[in-house]
Amino acid sequence: MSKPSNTVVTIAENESVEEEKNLKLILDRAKDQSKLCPVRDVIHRISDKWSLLSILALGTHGTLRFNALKKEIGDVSQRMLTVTLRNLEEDGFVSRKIYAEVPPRVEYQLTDMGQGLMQQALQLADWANTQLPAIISSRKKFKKG
Amino acid sequence: MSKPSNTVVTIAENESVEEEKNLKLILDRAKDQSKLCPVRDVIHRISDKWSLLSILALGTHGTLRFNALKKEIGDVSQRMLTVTLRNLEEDGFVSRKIYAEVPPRVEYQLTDMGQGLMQQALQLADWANTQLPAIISSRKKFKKG
DNA sequence: GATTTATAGTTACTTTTAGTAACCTAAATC
DNA sequence: GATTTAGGTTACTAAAAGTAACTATAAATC
Repeated sequence: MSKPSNTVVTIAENESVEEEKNLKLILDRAKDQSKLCPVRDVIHRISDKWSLLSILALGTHGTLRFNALKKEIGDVSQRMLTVTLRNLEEDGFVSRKIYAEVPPRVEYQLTDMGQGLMQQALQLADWANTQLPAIISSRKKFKKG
Repeated sequence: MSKPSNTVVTIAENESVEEEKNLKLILDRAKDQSKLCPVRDVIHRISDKWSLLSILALGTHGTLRFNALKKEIGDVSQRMLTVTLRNLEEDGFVSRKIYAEVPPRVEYQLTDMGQGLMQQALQLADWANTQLPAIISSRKKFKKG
């Protein structure tokens, strides 16, 4: 695809720029289509660093205020917890109840759908727990070999 | 850890530097402890953009060569697929079989443990499929309100 | 015999995302 | 009147992901 840089710019070259633009459009469209795949959509949304952990924390503790949740998870930053909770709220997994008090009080809770997601997360977590020894020994082997 | 360069270094300043170091050690230790949590460990490892999708693709197709897997996933870059597969191999979810041929041939397959992970991923995917309409409508509501 | 093709990478670079530190609000307490 | 509190936001830095170009090598093609 790379052109020799010291050639005269011709009409043909301008046309190839047009072609490149068209190709980019087609690729972008293809990308959007693949994004419509439901599995991919949801997996990408909850496959970030904090979503499942937040869901698990809320699920096991019921209602939690922001800082309590933050403390529960431990090493999440304030900003990332805010971002994560907004996303989970947007998707309908978490409900957010604001009390008009000072200092502010905001309570987070799983919705019914959030409870469903937690069931899934719990199964994953259970399975992770049972497999961890095997995973750790596999990691050690990999580093040696 | 940078010191102001144009101040006189006093004993008091050295002490505060020491304190900072100690605090950092404590924080690092706390972080490591939280990282020992098995659920967190495994979830963080597979909660990247391509791990679950790779597992699902390998699970539904059996053995796949690198480019076939890449094509199957669609919009993953070569580099990220390599990185993802190395991680999955390291954790013992995926096996990698190299044939000494030219052009090179490398076959990827789920291990038994990988199949277990796929079961989990499948359940998550199934659930995601059933919930998607509710999720999408929740997103629309969120944008409006 | 030079050129092209194929596959599974790696390397260097750019862009996007996550994480950190400092700040804001406004009533209650010391 | 300075400090504490809870739940943020903003501006900045570090890390992760993505892109483009390159590698190796034998067989097939011109």
